Amino acid sequence: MNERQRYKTKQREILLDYLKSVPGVHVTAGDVCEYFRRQGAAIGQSTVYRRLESLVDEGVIKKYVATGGSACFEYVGEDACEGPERCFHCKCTGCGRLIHLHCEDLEEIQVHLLEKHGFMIDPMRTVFYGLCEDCR
Amino acid sequence: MNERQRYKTKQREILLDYLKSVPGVHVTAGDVCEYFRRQGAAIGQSTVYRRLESLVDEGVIKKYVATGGSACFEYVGEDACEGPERCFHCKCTGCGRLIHLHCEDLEEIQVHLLEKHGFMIDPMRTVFYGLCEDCR
DNA sequence: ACAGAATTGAAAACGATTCCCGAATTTGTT
DNA sequence: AACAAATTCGGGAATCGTTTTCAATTCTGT
Repeated sequence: MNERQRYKTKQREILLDYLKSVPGVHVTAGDVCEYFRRQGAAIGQSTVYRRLESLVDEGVIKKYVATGGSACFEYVGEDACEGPERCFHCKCTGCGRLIHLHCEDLEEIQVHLLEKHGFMIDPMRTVFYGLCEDCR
Repeated sequence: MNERQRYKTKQREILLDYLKSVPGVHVTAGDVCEYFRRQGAAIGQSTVYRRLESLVDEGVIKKYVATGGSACFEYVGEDACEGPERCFHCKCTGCGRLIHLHCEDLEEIQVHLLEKHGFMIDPMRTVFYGLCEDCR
C-alpha cells in the first residue's frame, strides 16, 4: 500500500554500518548517539531515531523491549531470511542469540490471528522471546 | 533481605478494589488516575504509580510492557482462569492498544516451536506487533 | 497518646522519544 | 549540468510516561 521511496543517505549508511559492526549486541538509541558523538560524526539524534525505526520497518534490524528503559536494536545477520516478511525471529533470553525461522507452519499463525482475531501481525516487528535448544 | 513493613492505607485498598473489579482487563496507570479523578476519589498519581509497583512486587497484579506506550496492569485473580502464562498479547502499532488473547490454537505454536525448532517460547515476554481490527 | 516508620500528594525532575520546521540532500527528468 | 519534487536532515522544543523530592499526613505497635 504505502510504497514511498527510500533515499539512501550518508547517515543511514553509517548507522547501518555501525550496527553491522556489533552483531549480536543490543544497542540503544542513546548508545548510537553517543558513539557518533565520540566519532565526531554528524548525525542528529532525531535522525538516529528515525533511521532506526525505518530499518526496523525494513526488517534489517530488530527492536527489543527493555523493561523500564530504552529500546534496544540489533542487526539481523546476513543469514538471509530471503524476504524479511516471510521470516520470524526468536530471541533466546538465555544466551541472547537471535534465531531465524522460515517455517511455513508458522505462517499459519499469521492467518489464524487475522481470521480468528482480526489481528494482522507484522513479522518484521515481532520477536518471540524464550529459550533456545541449548539453553534449556 | 529487605523486609520493610507495608502499611495498609485507604489508597492502596481502593486501588486494589478497582483492579479486582475489572479482572482480565488491561489497565494503564493513566487509566487508573482518570478513573479515580472521575470518581472524585483522592489518589495522587504518584501514589498510583507507587502502589501499582508494590502490588506487582507482591505478585497481586501483573505488569506488561511493550514498546511505545504505557505499561499495563492486570489483577491476577484467585480464580484466574489458568493464569496469565497461558495468554498471549498483541500490541497494535496503530492505536497502541495491548490486546489479550487466550486461544487454544495459539498454544499450538508453543508446541510447534518447541518440537520442530527446539525453542521454548515465553508467552509472558512475547508480544505480537501489528494492526488490530479497527486500525486496518 | 506516643514515636518511629511508611505513605501521601503536588510539583518538579527525569529519560526516552517524537514533533516541528526551515535547510540540505537525494533522485529522476530534462 | 540544471531543475523540481520528494525525502531527509538537525536542533530545539514538546510530549509522554514515570520517578523523585519533600514537607505533611497516616499508620502501626507499645
